[in-house]
Parts: sequence; C-alpha cells; structure tokens
Amino acid sequence: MQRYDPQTIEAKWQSVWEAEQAFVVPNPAPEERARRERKTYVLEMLPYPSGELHMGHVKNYTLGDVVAHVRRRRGYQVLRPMGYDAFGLPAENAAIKEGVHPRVSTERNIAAIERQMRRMGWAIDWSRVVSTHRPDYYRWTQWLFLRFFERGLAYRKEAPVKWCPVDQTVLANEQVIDGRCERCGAEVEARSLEQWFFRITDYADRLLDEMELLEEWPERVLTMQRNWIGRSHGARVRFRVQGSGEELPVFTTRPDTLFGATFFVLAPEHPLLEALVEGTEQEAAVREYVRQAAARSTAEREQREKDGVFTGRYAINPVNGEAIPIWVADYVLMEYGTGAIMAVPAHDERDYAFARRYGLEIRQVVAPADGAAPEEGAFVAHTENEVLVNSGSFSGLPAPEGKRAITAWLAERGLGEEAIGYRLRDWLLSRQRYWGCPIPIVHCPACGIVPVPDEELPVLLPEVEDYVPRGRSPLAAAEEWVRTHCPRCRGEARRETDTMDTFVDSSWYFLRYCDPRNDREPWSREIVDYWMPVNQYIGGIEHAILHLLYARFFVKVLNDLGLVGFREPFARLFTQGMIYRFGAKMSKSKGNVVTPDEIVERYGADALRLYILFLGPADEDAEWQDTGLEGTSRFLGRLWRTVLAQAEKPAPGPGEPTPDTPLARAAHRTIAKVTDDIERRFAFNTPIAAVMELVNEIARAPDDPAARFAAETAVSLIQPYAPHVAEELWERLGYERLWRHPWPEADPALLERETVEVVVQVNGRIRDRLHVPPDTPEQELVALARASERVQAYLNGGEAARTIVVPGKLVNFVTG
RNA sequence: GCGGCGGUGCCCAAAUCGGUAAAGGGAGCGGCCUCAAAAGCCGCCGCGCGCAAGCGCUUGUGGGUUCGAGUCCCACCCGCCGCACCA
Repeated sequence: MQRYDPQTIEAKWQSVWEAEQAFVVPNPAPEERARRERKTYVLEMLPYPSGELHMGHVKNYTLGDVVAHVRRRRGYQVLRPMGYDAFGLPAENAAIKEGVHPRVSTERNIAAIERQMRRMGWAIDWSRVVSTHRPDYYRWTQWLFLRFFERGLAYRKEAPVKWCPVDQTVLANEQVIDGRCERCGAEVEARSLEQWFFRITDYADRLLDEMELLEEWPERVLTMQRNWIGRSHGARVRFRVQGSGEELPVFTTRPDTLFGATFFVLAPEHPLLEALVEGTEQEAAVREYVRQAAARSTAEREQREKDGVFTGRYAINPVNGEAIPIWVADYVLMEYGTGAIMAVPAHDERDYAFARRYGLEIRQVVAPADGAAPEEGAFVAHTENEVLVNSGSFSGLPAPEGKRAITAWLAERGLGEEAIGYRLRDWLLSRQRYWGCPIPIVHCPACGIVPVPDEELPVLLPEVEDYVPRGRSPLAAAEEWVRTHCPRCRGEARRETDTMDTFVDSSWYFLRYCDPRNDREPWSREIVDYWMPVNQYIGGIEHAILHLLYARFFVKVLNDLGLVGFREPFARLFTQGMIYRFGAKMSKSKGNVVTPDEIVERYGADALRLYILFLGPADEDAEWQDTGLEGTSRFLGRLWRTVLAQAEKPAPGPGEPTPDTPLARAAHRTIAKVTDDIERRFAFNTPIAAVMELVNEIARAPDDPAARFAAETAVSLIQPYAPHVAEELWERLGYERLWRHPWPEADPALLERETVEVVVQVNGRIRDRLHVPPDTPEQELVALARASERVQAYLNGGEAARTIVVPGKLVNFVTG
C-alpha cells in the first residue's frame, strides 16, 4: 500500500481546485435573489499585509474554511471572500525601516500571503479579492466619505494634541513621559490642530440599543462596547459665576446630591477659565497650574494625587443660591461632560479626597433610610435605600425620587434638565501620514472647504520621495499635487493633505466583497441586500471595540442614506483565542515563533489545519505544543491506511441499504455529533476527536459489514478540516469531488436502534447498569431494574417509596 | 473599583437539559514486529484497599438545594481579559 504523502496529495488537489475554479461563487441572478434563506456569508477579518501569515491567521481562516465547507455541502450558496487591509502605519513603518516604498513592500507581502493561503488549501473565492490600497477600492472609500460629509457626519474641528517641537510631530499620549518627548526629551507642548472627525456620537444610542439585532455575539464583546460607549443618565445643571452671571453648566449623574455641593471644579482646559481669572490675584497661580497640567500625559494625570488651585471666583448653586468656591484641578476632564463639575465631597470619593486635602466643607445630603446616621464629615457611599437630608424641601424623599424631583424643579425654572452623558468621543479619522486613503477635500481661500466632485474620484495618492513623518502630512511636500483648482469657483486652491485612518477602509470592505468589480457604484444595493448581513464573522478579540464598532456605525449611516437595507453588518460573531508558545504570544523578539511554512513543509497543510483546531476550544487562548502535530499527523496516517483497506472492498450499489451493525451505528452517531458541534455549538475540537474515535473503531473491526460505509463517513466528515487527504481518499473509494458531495445525514432510525446504558440506583447510589434499547417504555424499564439481584439486595424485598426514571439514562429507587 | 471569563489526571482537553467523571490527543511505561532503527500494531496509564470479582475516594476551598451536582445557589481563594479620576 502506498504511504500517506501529504506534499504530493496537497499539490495535486490544489491545482485541481484552481483548474476547476472550485470555490468561485457568482452573484445570484435577479430572480434567484428572493431565495435568501439558502445563502451564507462567511467572513473572516482580512489580514494586514505588513508581513507574512502567522499561526493566528491559520486558526482564523481554517475556522472560516470549516464553516464554509460544511455550509456549502449542506446546500447553501456560500460567499467566502478574501482581501487585504493594505494601508496603514504598520505597513508604512515596515517600509520606512526597509527603505522601500510602502506600495512595493505591501504588494510583495500580498503576493507572499496569497501563496501561503493557497498552500493551506483554503476554499476562498479568489475572483472577489479586494485590496484597500488600490485606487479601484479607495475611490469608493472617498466616495463614502463625501456622503458622510454631505450629511454633516464628517466634519473638521480643532483638537488638542501633544506636540514635540524638536521632532516636529504630534505625539500619542503614550509617547509622553513626565511631560517630555519619549525620544528626544524635549518638553512637550499642547497644540490645537485642525482634524477630521466622524460624528459617531450621534449614533451612540443606536449602537447600544440595536445590539438587540445581533443574533449571537460573545457577551464580553457586547460588554466592552457598552463600556466604551459609556452611556449614563443624569442631569445638566446650570451654575452661574458670581458677579458676571456667566453660565457654567455641569453634567451630573447625582442631581439628588445637589444640596451637598460645597465647591466647583473646572478642567485646566476649560475655555472660560482664562477670562475668569484675568486680573485677579490668583491669575499667575492658575496659569502656572494650567501650563503644568497641559504638559502631563493622560496616564500621568490619572495616577497622580488630586491637586488644584483656587481661582478666586465663586459659583452660584441654582438650587439654594449658595456661593461656592471655583477651583481648577486636572482630575476634571475636558473631554467628558462639560469640563466642569459640582463637587459633592460627602458622596464622591474623588471630591472627598480633594476636600480633605484643602480643608473644604463636607456636607452630607443623603443618608441610609434605616440605621444610624453617618458620622459628620465622613464619606457616605451610595447604597440601595437612602433618603435625602439637609436638602431643603426635598429632605426625606427617597434618593431616586429626590433625583427626579430636583431635576423637575430645575427644569421648571430653566436651571437645568435631564441629560445623558457618553464616554464615546467622535472618531478622529485624519492622519498626518503618507500610506493611507487621501481625504477628497479641497481648501479654497474663497469657498472654504469644498468636496471633490464624485466624477473626479479617485483622488490618487501621489508618489512622493520622502514619506517619513515630519509632523505634517508627507503629502504636503507633493507641491504639484497639492496645488489645484477649486471645484466650485475654479480659483487656486489646495488639497487636503491628511489621509484617513485605516479603520475607515476596513469599515466597509465586507460590502465591496459582494460586488467587487462594480465601477459605477461602491456596490449594487440588490446584491448587498442578498448577501448581507454576514452570517458568521470570525476574528480576533483585539477588534472587539474599534473595528467592530466602526463597522456597525458605518452600516447604520449607510442604512440612513438608503444605500443598504440592513442596520447591522454582522449577525453572528466568533472571537478566536490567541496561540501562545512557552507562555507568551509568538513574536520574533521572544524567539518563540513557529511559522506555518515550516510546519506545512514537515507535516502538510491538512495536519496543521487539524492540529490548530484540535488544540482546544477555538474561542480560548491555547498553548502551542511542539509534539502536538505528531498526533494529528499520525491520525491522518491511520485514516489513510484504514480507508484504503476498505477501498479494496466493493462499493455498495446505489440504494443498497447499509448493514445495521455496531460500526454503522457508530458512524451515524459520529455524523450527528460532528454536525451538531460545528453548526449549533460552534465547537471545532470535539468533532475531530469524534472522527478519530470512529477511525479507531473501524481499524479494530475492519471486517464489520458496515466498515466500508463507516470509512466513507469518516472521510466525508473530516473533509472540512483536511480537504486534501479527504479528496484523495474519496477518489480512491471510487467517487468524485467530495467538496461538492452533500454533507452526510444521520439516520434517526439507526441511531435509535442502539442500546443505551441505564444506571440503576437505590437512594442515589449506583447498584447496577442495564443495557436496553433507548425506546424501552418506562414501566418495562422499572420492572427490569427491580428484577436485578443487586437492586433486590438493597431494597431488602421492601417497596420503593418513589421511583425516578430518566428515559435512557437512569432508574432510581428511593426508599423511606 | 466596575464588568466579563475561567480553575477537571503529568500536559492539552471531553462531559450539550443536573443523570452519576476523565472521550480524544500528547508525554510516559511494558510488549509485538525487526539484524537494528523508523513507521506501525497490542496493552497499561487519577488515588487507596484487594489475588480477584469488587469496594471506597476524586472536578480550587467551604457550605447549600436535590434521589442525584464538574454542571444550579451562597461565600471564599487563585488566575486571565476588558474598562476605569466618566462626575
């Protein structure tokens, strides 16, 4: 018998699939589109071509492959495309390091990745491949940007950034250490720069509320998104500056504690602060504090002890007319709420710490409804049952009612209203980098910000010599490209030189896959409405927030624009776990990398595909075991020998019934388990174990009349995991093209003919086991159980007071 | 602090509605085949008592519910992940 040789078999079948265009799925004709229930869209997060494929990709795309194969063989039209998220910083940085143009290194990486993907034998529809850096793609990214712009959902505004005057660049918060630039040590300046934003905050409520439309998403991803959006209910309360009468609104979730406000705090960046302190004795001290705060990183601000400076001014509490001192302190964040707070030290830990430090009044205004009154001047934590005290006419009200009553009282007098606060900020999408999608905007001295007309798209990314970041976009150096005419007045104008965040590119790629070669529009609505939403999305947990939130936002906007007929892009989401080796993520610096190429070369793609899913539950992190490939590789060898031995027997004629033997039943049991595990439970490791067991059973009983049938079943069931060897064995069994062959179905009648073990207990302790047909009637089962000698011994001839029967599982006699 | 997830033999793991643990794989041990090795095949492989049939114990800890708990409830211990000065 010929030995199992994965290299030969895999090369053979990969070229057959290529020649037969096996996995190309054309779009349905108009009349077929009504039959949407027969479609499945299996999508995996597209790779970043900043290097080659790693084991994380192997896991991701093998998972998708198994789902796609099973669905296809169960009669669905399956869309299973692939593409490249080619723009972005990692690709650009890699290119800078290598000294080659990002396009060159990106396209070289894409070629290498595609070669690896074909070598893995993934059933991808290569006719739909998309790459975000190509003009035929980013033309439509720009087109979509313009639709957002027309709706007021893309806008430009000044935003504070950290600026290093030596490196001439914007720094991320993480790059600021003790107020100095991480690289050159220069003192960092706070700057305000014009940036582009998407108004995602307008969709905060829908992003939260429409989570209900998601069929099945991991709870932790939903939780992360909820936390990220951070919706909280409370009130906006208008304080006024004593003397000037200037309004200082605050947002609070605890309007019930309004009577306990004993001071007021502004963020250092608050726009009114400067005017407030101008000409006062405190001016110099406040300015110094603001200057220092501006230089601190966010991380540093979060860790330091609370401090601040008195401004010398007072605010009037609208609820009781009290004048309370206004402080400036950097524990108040300009980004959240209004950048100003009312401080209630008795009931807020941060305010409490601050008040203690500076000797400010601590006034309790809520107290537990029952039990002793809290010690004066102490901090009183929020509890279930509390009532208002020291709160004028509101005293005595339970806190929740107090909240409503005080808010209503304020609203009646125009002093405040109910309000909702969000943690979510608008999406800053502009980047001062080269390797990204140009923003299709022209700045005209006469007309202002002017969109590039649709018919002039794409705005091509210019070729530049020097794309190293220098604080302004490298595009600004392409003077010829920047100089243009205003589309509106035809006067001299300049192009926008910022590029878009790559998350914009990846927020709609799954729509382009549906209609990838359309050059009149980004997609045909009829076609996306047929394929979308994605039935199964698979990818890493690291995208739980940004990508998955942005893509949801995009689809909601597109729905509002009438461009798509659905409101959520991904019905089901599966987040895979990471692969570790020696307890750490595989990385070059740790020297613990195992590459797919080396494994494929040694064991073949099928063994690797099996191994990576056999490792454990796919949604959990797993430890790579160097000896583990031995197991799946040995299994494939055993499968090979066992099936070839059966292939020598005559194939059953058409319609010939399968002999009812233990092996036949084992095969049907395996079919039922594998199908249920993959389709319903989304478990991928247990089906492999089940097929391994079946093969072991066949090897032990090769002369069973149903052995050949069982062997065929094993091949058929393992095909989604190990498609090459399965295809080869299928051919040697005398059949054609397993990937088009229907998925096997378990015969319920045969399954029922199995005997099952029934545990017989007396008072919960096992006394005997019976083997009976699963459909044995309850009465008969009890009689059989009672007849057991061992049960008799424990019943001592007496009667059971109660008998519990679980059909097919157990009979329990309970005495006394 | 808030939220989510997890803890089962030496290791990775299975156990789906609570039904009476450890499927499958790895590593290990013994044997067969062989001049030898590789490959392959057979057997053993949680703990204790027993010649054996068997009996008892065992899912991080302690308690509870139940005829019956790895699974449900309460408390605690340990670990991982996300968010966090969010007013």
